[in-house]
Amino acid sequence: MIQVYNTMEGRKVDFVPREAGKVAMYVCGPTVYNYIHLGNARPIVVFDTIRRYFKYAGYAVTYVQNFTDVDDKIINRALEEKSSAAAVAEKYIAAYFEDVQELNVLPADVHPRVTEHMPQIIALVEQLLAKGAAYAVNGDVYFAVESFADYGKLSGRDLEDMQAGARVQVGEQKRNPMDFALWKAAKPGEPSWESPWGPGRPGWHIECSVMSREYLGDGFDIHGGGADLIFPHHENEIAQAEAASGCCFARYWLHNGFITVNDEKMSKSLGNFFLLREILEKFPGDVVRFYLLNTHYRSPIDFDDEKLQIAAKSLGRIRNAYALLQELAEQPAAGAQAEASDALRQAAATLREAFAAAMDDDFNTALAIAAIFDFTKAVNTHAAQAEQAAVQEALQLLEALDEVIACIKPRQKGVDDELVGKLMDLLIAVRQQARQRKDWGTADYIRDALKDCGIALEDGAEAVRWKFVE
RNA sequence: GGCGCCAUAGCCAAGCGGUAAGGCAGAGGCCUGCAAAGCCUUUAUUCUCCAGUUCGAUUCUGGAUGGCGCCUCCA
Repeated sequence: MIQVYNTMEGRKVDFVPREAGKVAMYVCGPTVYNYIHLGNARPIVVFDTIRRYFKYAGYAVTYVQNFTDVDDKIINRALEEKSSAAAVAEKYIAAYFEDVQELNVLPADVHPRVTEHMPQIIALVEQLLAKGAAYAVNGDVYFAVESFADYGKLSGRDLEDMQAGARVQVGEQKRNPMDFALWKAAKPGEPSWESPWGPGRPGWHIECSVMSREYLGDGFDIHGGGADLIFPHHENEIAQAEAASGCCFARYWLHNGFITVNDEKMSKSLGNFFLLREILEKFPGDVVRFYLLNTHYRSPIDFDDEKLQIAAKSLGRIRNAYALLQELAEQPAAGAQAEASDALRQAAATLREAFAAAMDDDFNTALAIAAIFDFTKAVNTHAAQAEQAAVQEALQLLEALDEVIACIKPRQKGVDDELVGKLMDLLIAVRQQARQRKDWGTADYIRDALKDCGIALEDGAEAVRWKFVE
């Protein structure tokens, strides 16, 4: 039984899908006015991993992630770049996919965009007006929070407390300061769509209510995003959807913790953010992914280069074991021993169980990865003496788990593997001859020079191994 | 002011009622021409502090201290 921490209930609960064997997930995607930063990358990786685990656990998953492609920030960006809002959105959506592919994130089943759902958005606003949950003023339409009795149920606040807050400003046209825009009248020159209230565009929150219900229906299983979306964004999504339908919007609300820099939230307004692409210039995507998954998704993670270096080192340990298995899986075992085979099989069985138990417990990737480390030790000690079949089983397990955490298998280097392999064989043969002559100078020169090329040599007892290093 | 989260070794990080996983770094050893990789041993009588509940608490309750977040766009 998978348990998830449901923000709505404030505790871990059993996950029971709306429909047996199926999971419908919606994750709030980026507003595309800039390249994504590391903080944006966390929910993308976290929910990608959750989605992958549901698949691993046998569920059929429908995964929807939107793009907010019309918004003040995009309009401003278009002015800065002397471009159009649509072109800005297009540019950063393309960049998003480039960046996120490096993290081994699978595309969603649907990537809906706000601009492609105007009729549905307008229809929902009309419905809310008809129900008395909204009101129109001078081309704007606001949601009336007082009309929705459950307002605040996700974030655990009530209207009176919030109104006491010093930072709430009363909008001139709003009946209640907490009311929020469903539709905003267009200012001259802004992109706009025709509506019963005049030309304008949707408020930020309405899109997610509309698009999630459009593709997943009411009462879908999981709604995810960063913890900063709990209020007001997700609270407002609930208000809009449930005021209209009179029903349940999403069943489980999952929120990831923040990336911090010097223990402060990485955010655009603080200016302490690092673009994903900047980080990817220094570290491979799978290292970044591994780093993100090494902490439970609800805990904060502090960012600095050194932590990424440590992640690279740790991941390397798992990869060495993985490479060992690959190598042994292709070679018939020379002196296979029953005990070694049993030990390896036992370790694999332990890993399979421990991994599932960890992930079942609110997607505890840190614990799941620890189980993999335990397994690597067993691989390193027993695999060389194990039967080929046992080795192959171990390899298959690791590959199956990598379908979930998606960072073990090294990515293609974009080089001609066959050619490199032949050249390496040649260099290694030359070096071996030097070693037989005890010409250590030549042998070390070759090893050092290869290191500079990003290739590490390891002189094993039986064979020389080589690998790419980060 | 309201709501909420966190505090575990040099660093990172699980555990959350039964006597402290894992990684990195460090020390010693094995292996090696030297390395690298790997293996073995070792590194928290103790989980911010103070009360309480309990046979027993890092884990539960109350309080204190420190840090962070949301209430405004934010993942």
